[in-house]
Amino acid sequence: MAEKVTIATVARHARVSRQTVSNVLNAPHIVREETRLRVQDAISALGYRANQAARQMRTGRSRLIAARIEPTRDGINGSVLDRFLHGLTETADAAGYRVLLYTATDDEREIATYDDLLGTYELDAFVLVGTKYGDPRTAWLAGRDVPFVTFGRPWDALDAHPWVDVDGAAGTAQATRHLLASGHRRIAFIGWPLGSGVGDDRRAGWRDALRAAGVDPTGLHRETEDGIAEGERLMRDLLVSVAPTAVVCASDSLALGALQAIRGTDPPVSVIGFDDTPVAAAVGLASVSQPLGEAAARCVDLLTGVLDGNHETPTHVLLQPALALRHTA
Amino acid sequence: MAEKVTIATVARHARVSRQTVSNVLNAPHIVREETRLRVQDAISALGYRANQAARQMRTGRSRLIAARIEPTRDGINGSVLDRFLHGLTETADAAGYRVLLYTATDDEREIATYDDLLGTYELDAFVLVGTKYGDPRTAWLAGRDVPFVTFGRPWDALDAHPWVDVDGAAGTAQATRHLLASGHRRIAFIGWPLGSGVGDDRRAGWRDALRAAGVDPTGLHRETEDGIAEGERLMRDLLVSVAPTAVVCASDSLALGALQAIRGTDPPVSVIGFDDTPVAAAVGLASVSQPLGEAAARCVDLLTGVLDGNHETPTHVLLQPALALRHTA
DNA sequence: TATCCAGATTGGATCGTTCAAGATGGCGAG
DNA sequence: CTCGCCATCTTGAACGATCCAATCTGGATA
Repeated sequence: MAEKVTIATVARHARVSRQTVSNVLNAPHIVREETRLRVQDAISALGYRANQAARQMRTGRSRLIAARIEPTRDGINGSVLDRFLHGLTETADAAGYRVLLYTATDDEREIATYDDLLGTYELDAFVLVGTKYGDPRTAWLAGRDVPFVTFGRPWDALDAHPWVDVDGAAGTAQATRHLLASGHRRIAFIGWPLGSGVGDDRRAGWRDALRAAGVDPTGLHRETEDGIAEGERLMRDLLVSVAPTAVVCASDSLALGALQAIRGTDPPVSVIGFDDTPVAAAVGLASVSQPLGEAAARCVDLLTGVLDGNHETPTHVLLQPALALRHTA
Repeated sequence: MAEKVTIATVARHARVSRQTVSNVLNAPHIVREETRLRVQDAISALGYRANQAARQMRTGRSRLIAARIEPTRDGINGSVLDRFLHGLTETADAAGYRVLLYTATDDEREIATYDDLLGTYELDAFVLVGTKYGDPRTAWLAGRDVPFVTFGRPWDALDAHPWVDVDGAAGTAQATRHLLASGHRRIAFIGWPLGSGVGDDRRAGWRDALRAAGVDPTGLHRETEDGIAEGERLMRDLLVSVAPTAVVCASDSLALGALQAIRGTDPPVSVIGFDDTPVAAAVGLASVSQPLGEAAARCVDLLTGVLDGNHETPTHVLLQPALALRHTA
């Protein structure tokens, strides 16, 4: 059985002191080149790896980032989180951090989990996906000076904390302009009830694009909770009342419902969804695609900026989505 | 600024020694009732939480479990992993463990990651999703006596290590029997190339169910790599050559392809997929559903059994899937 | 040759917990 | 009365890293 390799083993092997080995790892510039190489050789020869627990005990930093994994609500948009988490894990790894998962069923429990994670694991930072108006979680974290980033803007106070987001309005605007360029004029919108930041933003993109083209959006939009059945219902309503030739939706779920409602229309009504989920790709639904890997990477950038004390980095990042065209548009 | 609450703070507050506090936490039975309650009170009054890094340094255990998050390959079956991970996080949490994510692009790098995670974070265990014949990862882990569980049987040696799996053959058999009961006789199967444990198992379920009903399965099956386009191609081939009235598929991707191929057939060819992904639910595809939350829970059970030294627990768990009937079958 | 200085290296203390061994006190048996 | 035992609690050391302050080294300068 191999002995456990500690910093002392490396020191003996390289005939230097523990502190010199530590310096090679944490402040290489203050060690003479020759010595540094000798230590490096010893490290790789012995397969030494710094023990994180010991390091953490002294420095108070765990190099751990927490992210929440949600219980796949409707399953369709769940894959967005999945892709984001993968990107997060990959980028965090490159920056020397690891991602720890947690779950929580409500805000209160989630905050209790923060407390626990901070107390027992001394987490360095949190990544929250999605926030709402007056979110108690961000308030709690900010109140304790815990570093965190949200994927999704804090709609009530843009400067409240660092965030990364995708420009939803730009996405729906791009979708709308594509439809306008294809000759459509009566372009409807199916979205979420007023008052959700994300939903209002996506609707605004559609509305502004129509107005910019001289089309009056009045009466062309409908609102509902997210879901396939809801999308289908509203689309049928739209077909009867305003007979649109195309529709932009706030989510792929709504768009899938819309697709079912327009089956058999001639000429076919064009449909564009939002999120470019695997379902959209599978059924050929055109959709606005969010750069999730990029978003995750920028979240890590912001966090490492804060954690490594570099306060010069920007704290807000707004990314542009892309339109994934398929046969429904 | 509040002082950091350590075990010494609690000890002073309860007028006992550090060790007694430690005993209250780790071996309550050796502490006198009265003392124990006094310590408990101090703990909750001060909001004390044991520092994991310090504990780990002494005990060598991190209470951390690693799981791999994959780069959503075709996106459709990716959600299976997603649901599994959520279940894992939830159950691990209840057992006092946390889930750490990692990624890797190939086996060699994955093993390097194991080495790193074990060396720097002293991970307690790994959960691997899916294994293949002669998997170098499981061999590496087993060779080092690292506790791990796989979700998916090791097809070449069932006793090699603890595993949890879903009985794929039972799932396809159930699907096939449902179709037989609906009056179908020429029930085809679209699966993966021979030699993959999972694929062969799912095909066997279909074949045996047909034979049990006195139907000769010869010529009724096709094999291909996973994918929508592949499923469509093979279904067209089947329609031309053997004109099946129903088809069971080894995955939802293949089934979606099959759905496209049969569009317009009359009477409609029945299709049943596998995995019950969100896509299947969205398009109304009947599918075999795996109990992923349950599978994750049993993985945690097996691990804690090994980690807490209870070698009496069974090391293999085979769960039964359920058939999610929708309008395609 | 003595002095100084900057840079490299060293030993000791420390983080918060658990382990191993020792101290205390009460009680019953010899 | 003394001894030993058990239950309970306390003390010192250790885990493996980093921080801090002190010491060493070699070359330049007086």
